[in-house]
Amino acid sequence: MAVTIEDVARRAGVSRGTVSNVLNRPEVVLEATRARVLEAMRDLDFIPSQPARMLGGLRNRSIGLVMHDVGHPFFAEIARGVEDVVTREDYVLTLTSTRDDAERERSSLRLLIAQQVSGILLIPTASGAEDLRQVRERGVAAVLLDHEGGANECSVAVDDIRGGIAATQHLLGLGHRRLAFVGGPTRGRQHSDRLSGMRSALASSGGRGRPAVHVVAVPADTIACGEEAARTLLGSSARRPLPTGILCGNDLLAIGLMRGLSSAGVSVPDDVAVVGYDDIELATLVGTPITSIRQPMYEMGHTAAELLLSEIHDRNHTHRNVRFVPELVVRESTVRP
Amino acid sequence: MAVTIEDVARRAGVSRGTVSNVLNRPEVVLEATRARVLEAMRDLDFIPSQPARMLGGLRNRSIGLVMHDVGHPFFAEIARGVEDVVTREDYVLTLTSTRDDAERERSSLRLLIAQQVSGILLIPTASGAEDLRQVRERGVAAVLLDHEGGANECSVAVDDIRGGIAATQHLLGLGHRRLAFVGGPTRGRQHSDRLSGMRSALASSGGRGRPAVHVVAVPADTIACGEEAARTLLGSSARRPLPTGILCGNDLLAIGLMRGLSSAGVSVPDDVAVVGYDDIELATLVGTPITSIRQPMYEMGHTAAELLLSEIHDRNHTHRNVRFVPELVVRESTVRP
DNA sequence: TTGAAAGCGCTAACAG
DNA sequence: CTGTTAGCGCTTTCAA
Repeated sequence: MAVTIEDVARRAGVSRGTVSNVLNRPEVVLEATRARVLEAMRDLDFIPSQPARMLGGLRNRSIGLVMHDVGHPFFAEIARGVEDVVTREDYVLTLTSTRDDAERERSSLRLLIAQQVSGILLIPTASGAEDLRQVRERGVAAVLLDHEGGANECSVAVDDIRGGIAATQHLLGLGHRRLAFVGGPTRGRQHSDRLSGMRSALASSGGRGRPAVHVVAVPADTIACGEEAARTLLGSSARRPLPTGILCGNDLLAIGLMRGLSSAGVSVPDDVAVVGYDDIELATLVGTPITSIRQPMYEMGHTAAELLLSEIHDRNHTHRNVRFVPELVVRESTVRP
Repeated sequence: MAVTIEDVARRAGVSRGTVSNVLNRPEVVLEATRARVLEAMRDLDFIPSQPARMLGGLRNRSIGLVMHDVGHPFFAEIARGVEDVVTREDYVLTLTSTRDDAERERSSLRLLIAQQVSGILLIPTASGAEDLRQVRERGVAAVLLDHEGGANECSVAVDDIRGGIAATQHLLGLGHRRLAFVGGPTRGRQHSDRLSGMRSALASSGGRGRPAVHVVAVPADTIACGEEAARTLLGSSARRPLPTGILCGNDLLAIGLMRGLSSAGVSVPDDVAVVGYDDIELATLVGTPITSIRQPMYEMGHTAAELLLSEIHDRNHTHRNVRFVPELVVRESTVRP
């Protein structure tokens, strides 16, 4: 069915070995024969089989990306960054979504190993990040994404604590004192870091007896959950006064929250200031553009992919833990223009 | 480095052939030996090499998706639909972006063939859709996505002409008579079909001497281009009165257009009614929610993947050209609530 | 510089 | 039911 190296060899009147040489070490074969072989390849439209090459000892030009969900703009943008460098290097990108399920993460990793990808980029689930050791033991390069790694591995992350601090300082600076955090387990470590940042900023702001951050837990990072959080907040406002400054674990939550608040007649930013997280494009486009903590998603994907390729190719590769610094972007959800 | 079938065989005290059998035809091997082999596999954490299996005659459990850009919500959503069925069937998804470049499309296809994927889902570039024949000649199953196919192939598309008609009838029904279309070459056939639909709805609406649709060409399907289109329209409004009903080739353009118009003091929908296309989530979230033509993106991906898998597995697969009917969703960009 | 041959990890006959 | 064997398409020695 497919045309093989054998066919090319026959047509060019050489041996398989020679054809293989023009593929892999063109410099050792005589100009004239090389030309002949190349022509035969073109005539036959020969595409060498990667799987076969691998068995013959070459590395597969393919890398895997394991993430929560392509449909979420945050991950999609990371994927774009990855894809661009992978494509430039003539690699192919295989991606799998975990839906933040540790089970699926494990099986994704196995599938990728079975495919013999030469490297894996992992955005770990809340529970995950452990499984990578097994991956590495099998000789597959791996870098952690959106999660700080150890000294013996590469990783690309964003400093979520600083993000939480920046958001909080902004809110404090605007005079807000009753603060809340809307977040959930879905991207576990990230959210808890952001909350820690919030608490530490609050603590170091010097106030004594300041009330703790009111935490509204949500089951997922979605707009619907944000709306739900608004209802929760509103519902309990009889017992406890509504917070005036709210940080959300991501922009989608912020959008939902704002929608929920405004449909109950609460004005943003006049009654409540809301800060989102991620700074996806959407944050700039909604009715009241959202103040957010920008994460360099494309760059994260880009950087991680380059680290991975370096780990695959460079003999003297040294591990790096890259930590991007998030950036506060002020918009109308906290400050009236 | 990796543990092979040989290692498993040795540890279980059987031959390679037997191990292979428990992998591929477990029913032929004795319960007891099977248990022993399975145990050995578990002990060694054996993951069979897909590439090696392929050479041995099996199909690769991997399919390729070729699209314009993962970063665009329209494509991301299609990818999700694909991914869900692919994962369910224990396949792996390899994806490549073309950025709507025919060259890149061709090279993507070659890369996927080289990887020996067992099937390809192609969202063709404006120029593309031809190259699939070559793919099929190499024995790789393929289905066209977002593009109507011929009788000898499977395809999943949406009826863009009807979409254009629906949008236009809506605008006409609201009393708009000066109509415009903002669209571009980026997704060539789609946009021109939508425009055709617009013209045909206009023609069959019975009016005589009705002015033609004013077409504003844009170079890409982006928010920025939409804003640019607004400027163009506004700039020429001295010579030619502003249209009162505008259909955009996609939602991103509509968002940009509306932004451009409103920053020039033109009110949507009071002065101009705007209809978008695709109905991405974003369309519902912007300041003035956008009336749009909904395309079932997730379902498209889902359906296409199932057709592809059927083509791969079912001996008596028959080709199908699925054509979804788009649906008008009315929101505030055309009708004040 | 080129050809011949061995082998990569696995599957699929075919004997036994 | 299980072991043996011959490939799958390619790379990589090693001789010639």
